[in-house]
Amino acid sequence: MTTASPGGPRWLTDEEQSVWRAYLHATTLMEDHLDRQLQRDAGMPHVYYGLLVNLSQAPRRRKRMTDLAKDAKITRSRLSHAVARLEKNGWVRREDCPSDKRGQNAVLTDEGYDMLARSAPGHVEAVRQAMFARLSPQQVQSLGEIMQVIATGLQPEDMDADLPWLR
Amino acid sequence: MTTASPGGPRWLTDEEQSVWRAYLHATTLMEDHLDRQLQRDAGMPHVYYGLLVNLSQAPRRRKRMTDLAKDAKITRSRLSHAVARLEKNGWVRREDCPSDKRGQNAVLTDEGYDMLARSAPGHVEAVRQAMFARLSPQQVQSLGEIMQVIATGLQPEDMDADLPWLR
DNA sequence: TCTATCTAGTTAAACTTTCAAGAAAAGGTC
DNA sequence: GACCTTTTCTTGAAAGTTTAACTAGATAGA
Repeated sequence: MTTASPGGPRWLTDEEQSVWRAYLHATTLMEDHLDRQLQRDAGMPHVYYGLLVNLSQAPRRRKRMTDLAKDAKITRSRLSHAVARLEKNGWVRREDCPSDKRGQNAVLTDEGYDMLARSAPGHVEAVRQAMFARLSPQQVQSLGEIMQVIATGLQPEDMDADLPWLR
Repeated sequence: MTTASPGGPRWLTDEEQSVWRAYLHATTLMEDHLDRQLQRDAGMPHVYYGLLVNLSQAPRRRKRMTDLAKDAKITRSRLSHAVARLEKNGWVRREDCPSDKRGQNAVLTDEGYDMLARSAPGHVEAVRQAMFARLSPQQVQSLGEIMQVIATGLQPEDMDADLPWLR
């Protein structure tokens, strides 16, 4: 089943199929693992934690909703719901954007920052044990390059810039 | 910030942080991409599609619920909901297990099989374009090894078998 | 047998995500 | 300015997931 009939659908080689299965397997286990770890230790899913981390690294610990959504690779709708939830927890608050009356800033509160400071070490340790402790330096480097290539290929933004046939 | 103070929390090196960001970025983009592709072309999310594929490869195109859940790495509860939905679509049906009166088999119907046959080429093509078309043979091999290592490390089952210090 | 325990699968409720629709402000064009 | 389009963000409903509780049947031990 490795070679496709000419004109028919092209299937993956046996090696590609095996790599694809390993990829799906590993990524779902990883996401489950981190979701549980953070739900247990920080009371929120991984995506929400990522939002707080993102805010914590932004200037003045705040960011426009649209920018945050873009950086975190989620829809604005999803972000609206997420921020509403995090606001209830007291970890984020909204403030009006001075320059654009449509705009909102999501702001990481002190409580949010403290929570992050408390749970970060455990989360980093979980990531290390699940990934970096098991890979050689060469593998780490290789993984970085591979993920970079895949991400670049899937970037939705500014497709035009790479589509000469549309110019 | 690369080196940690002894006794304090160990952080990731700059390279590890960058690799981790690339990993998160690429895997979320990939999952979003495939979810949309399959929602559009097959009318279901990626996980549900994976269940049908799994059934299609099982002997007699059927599998015990618990086994299917284990193989697909999802909870039994999630599978119950998923099968209920796929049953409504006519792609799967349940049948009582003859040997164990508690048991249920999930069975891929002919309609389900046809649907799979129709949508598989497009899905394979999406996977190829997103991943294999962009990686060198060395990178594909490397990715396979890396994902294998990560998955093995996160395997929940039979941890005892690999824990000499518990013996 | 009788009983306790475990396993298979489902269900209800709470929560998260997606999708489509909509309000409000900004930007451009005449 | 008037008009049209775009951008920003929110909302409500539908779909999917999680957690804990629950039923029914299997299993093992006294």
